[in-house]
Amino acid sequence: MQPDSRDSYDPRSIEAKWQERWARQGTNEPDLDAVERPFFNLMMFPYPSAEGLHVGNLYAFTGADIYGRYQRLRGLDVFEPIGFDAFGIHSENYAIKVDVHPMELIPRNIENFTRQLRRTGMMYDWAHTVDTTDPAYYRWTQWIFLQLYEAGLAVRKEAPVNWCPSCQTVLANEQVIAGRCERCDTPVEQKLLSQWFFRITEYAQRLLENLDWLDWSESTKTAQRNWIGRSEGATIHFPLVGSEPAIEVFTTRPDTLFGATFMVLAPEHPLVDRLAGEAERAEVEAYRDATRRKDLVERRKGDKTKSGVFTGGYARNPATDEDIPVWIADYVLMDYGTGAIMAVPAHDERDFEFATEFGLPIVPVVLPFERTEEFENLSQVDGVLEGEAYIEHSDDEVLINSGRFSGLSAPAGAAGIIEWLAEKGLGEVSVNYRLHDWCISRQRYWGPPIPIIHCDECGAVPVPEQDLPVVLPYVADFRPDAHGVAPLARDEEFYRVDCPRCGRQARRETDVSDTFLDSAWYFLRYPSTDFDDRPLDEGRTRKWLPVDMYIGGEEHAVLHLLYSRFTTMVLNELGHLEFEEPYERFRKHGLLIREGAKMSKSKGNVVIPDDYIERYGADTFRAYLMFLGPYQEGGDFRDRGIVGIERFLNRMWEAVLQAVGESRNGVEAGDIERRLNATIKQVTEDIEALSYNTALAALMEYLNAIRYEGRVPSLDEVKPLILMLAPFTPHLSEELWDRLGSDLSVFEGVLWPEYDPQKLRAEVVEMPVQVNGRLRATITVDRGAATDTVQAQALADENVQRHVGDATIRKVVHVPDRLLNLVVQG
RNA sequence: GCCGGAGUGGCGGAACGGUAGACGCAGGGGACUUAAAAUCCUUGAGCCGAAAGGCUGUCCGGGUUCGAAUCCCGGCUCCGGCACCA
Repeated sequence: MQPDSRDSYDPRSIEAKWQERWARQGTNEPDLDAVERPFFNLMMFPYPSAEGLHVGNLYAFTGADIYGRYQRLRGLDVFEPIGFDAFGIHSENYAIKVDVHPMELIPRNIENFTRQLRRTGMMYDWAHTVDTTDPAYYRWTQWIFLQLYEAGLAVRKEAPVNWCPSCQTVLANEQVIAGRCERCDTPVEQKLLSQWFFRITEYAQRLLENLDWLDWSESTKTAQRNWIGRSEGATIHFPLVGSEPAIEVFTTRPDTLFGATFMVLAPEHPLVDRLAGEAERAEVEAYRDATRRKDLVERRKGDKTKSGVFTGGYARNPATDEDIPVWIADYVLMDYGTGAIMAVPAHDERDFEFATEFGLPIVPVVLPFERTEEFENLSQVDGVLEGEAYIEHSDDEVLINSGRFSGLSAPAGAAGIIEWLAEKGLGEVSVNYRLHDWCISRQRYWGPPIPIIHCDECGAVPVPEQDLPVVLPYVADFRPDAHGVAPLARDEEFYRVDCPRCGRQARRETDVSDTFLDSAWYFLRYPSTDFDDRPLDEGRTRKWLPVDMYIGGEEHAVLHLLYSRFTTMVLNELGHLEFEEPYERFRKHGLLIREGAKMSKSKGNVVIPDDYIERYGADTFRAYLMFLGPYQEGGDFRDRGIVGIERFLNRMWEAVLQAVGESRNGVEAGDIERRLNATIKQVTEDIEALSYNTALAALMEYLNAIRYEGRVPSLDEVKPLILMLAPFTPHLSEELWDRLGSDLSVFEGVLWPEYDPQKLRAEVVEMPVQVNGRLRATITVDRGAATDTVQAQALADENVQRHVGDATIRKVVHVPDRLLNLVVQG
């Protein structure tokens, strides 16, 4: 039967029809209080750029939406919200570029994004959205700041911070990529400034430990572990010669203490002033100036030739009791460890280069065990090194030239040295983290004002909770200032305020907070958006959180995902949440590339989804995006491939209409029934594993099978296909389900098909027969046939016989129903 | 340099240690059509062969195994992240 030409698959009309119906009937808006099997399906909310929805956004969302729809078909009450991460430097820079005020620009972008998103067929609950620039939202962002402030976790301190001279603001460490600004690629400078910090380092150990039990993509966990960067070692005090404080250093190699022949401080180190001798002062100052002028790219590229100057001061090596010179050099960074090192040139590459450059002594103190025999005694120094630092570090090393510790293994030596230092009060075991406190101040306009008032009498005073939100005023000139003064500092009406504590005239904080604070808690807000008077409704929060499944890009592995874990931990500790980890499961998705290259605006190869959706329909485009590669690894977008999905869906349409026309029930026993069960099994397992490409392949195979040689499938043969396709092509499935005569939406009711394990396998199986591991024949045997039977049948095969010949069969490998391998002598 | 991940047809990609190349795209051949598009059938790693069949083949070199794309050792290349981290 030819389908009526007027009734061919027309995605445009079908999609419009179902989108309208879903919206009207509230299909995707679960009753957040009443439902019984809550499942919070989260995806990373987008930054609403002026360019509109990017195909990368759509790729991310579609993969997450499929998972949510699948859980819904399995009978869970899925809550799938979306929102807009609309504050931040990114938006602001764009506003500056096009010279439109962000307060005009951003609402327009959000409107545009909303329109685009509604067209993509996501299962969004539009009744619970979040917009970070809405005072009704950022009121609570400010509230969170105050919670941290009261808990002593938000502190103002002077610290070396990353300064972007182009964006004219400080950046968090995580926003500095290879020494450059994440946003504008300008080399970042370091400045010592007073800023607001969240003390995330206090939580470093817990953030690290919890990773052990979180069900997250392994690569994301690894990225976080590396970022937190825990190192175990010791803190050692080197007393200054002729001066009071000691220089503290952190080292992971306390076993090499006897080899520390000089020390190096970061040029910014506070002790430098005290140390610098009269003769050296001018040179030291010149070097510090030069360092200050270097940007991070220059400073961090790791030159082989080291620079530095001698301060004129000496410190005492507590192990050797020798006075060793103290230098400053820019290869020592103020923002790691204590900003000072003990230099062990024999066992550290950088120290070796430095010592070589400036003719400082190099004393080896560890040696691989097997080399000890080459040397006369354990005080040996000459000939141990071979022109470079010996930096191996294993348990098979012994200490040499280390006084009473000589002869001990490296681990025993390290332990002994630390114990000995501890007795003298000169050192202790310690742990150091690479993670820094989170700098949240931004000297910019487009963010939530930090809710603090500075009073000459009372100091920093938090804005009383009932005065929140501190509304971001409309400031016509919102551009940043060349001296790092925030735009709000130019708005007197904004900053002039009375101190809430003493009533005297005071001044508001004029910095705004980092965008990452906005996104550190947005998911917590979703279920509670209908409450104005509290950030998190207790009942809603208990019911819906923590998030059941979070799917997003790996680019946020260390930024957003770490900050939101930290925020959740703090809110848990303060009694606002009952859990300390926000996302029980996290899965990263891969990167979508374009014909082998990364998509980027500068390359001009960015795919705008609108045209494709217009031409092929959202369902086809969604399915294509999921078909082009393994979701967790990403894929290559090529226009050509879309037609494969288009044809498949057309065949699907035709098959269902034919089935409706013939109206036959039942599933044909035998091959078709077996394939149906196998398909259900595979598609179910594939979706669970986010292997969407193979799930679609399995569905295609099944459709091909039930339409073999023009066969018209039965209703019961196409029903499971419609259902299993529904997560990928929700509109099409709704339409076809409707045409089968159902009154309900595909997504209402528990409809995901089950398979019968009994029906997975056929009565006879095709079995490959190998001779000496090489395929020689394929025979048909009864399922579960015994080795003897199979072997006899195999030997009856002419080709097998030819290869076996007269040789003796030495071994028979029989994997029932899978394979037979005859090992013959020959 | 360090930490991840990956190298399979013309292309995107499939393969619990068990028939390598599922599914799809592009290509060849054919049907339908006045024609084209669409659709349908068919073919499809390379080499030899009329065929049956044989040989080679999953980045390279070794190894384990009855059997390796898959596991182990060594190397190369590409992608992503981090990087003077003491």
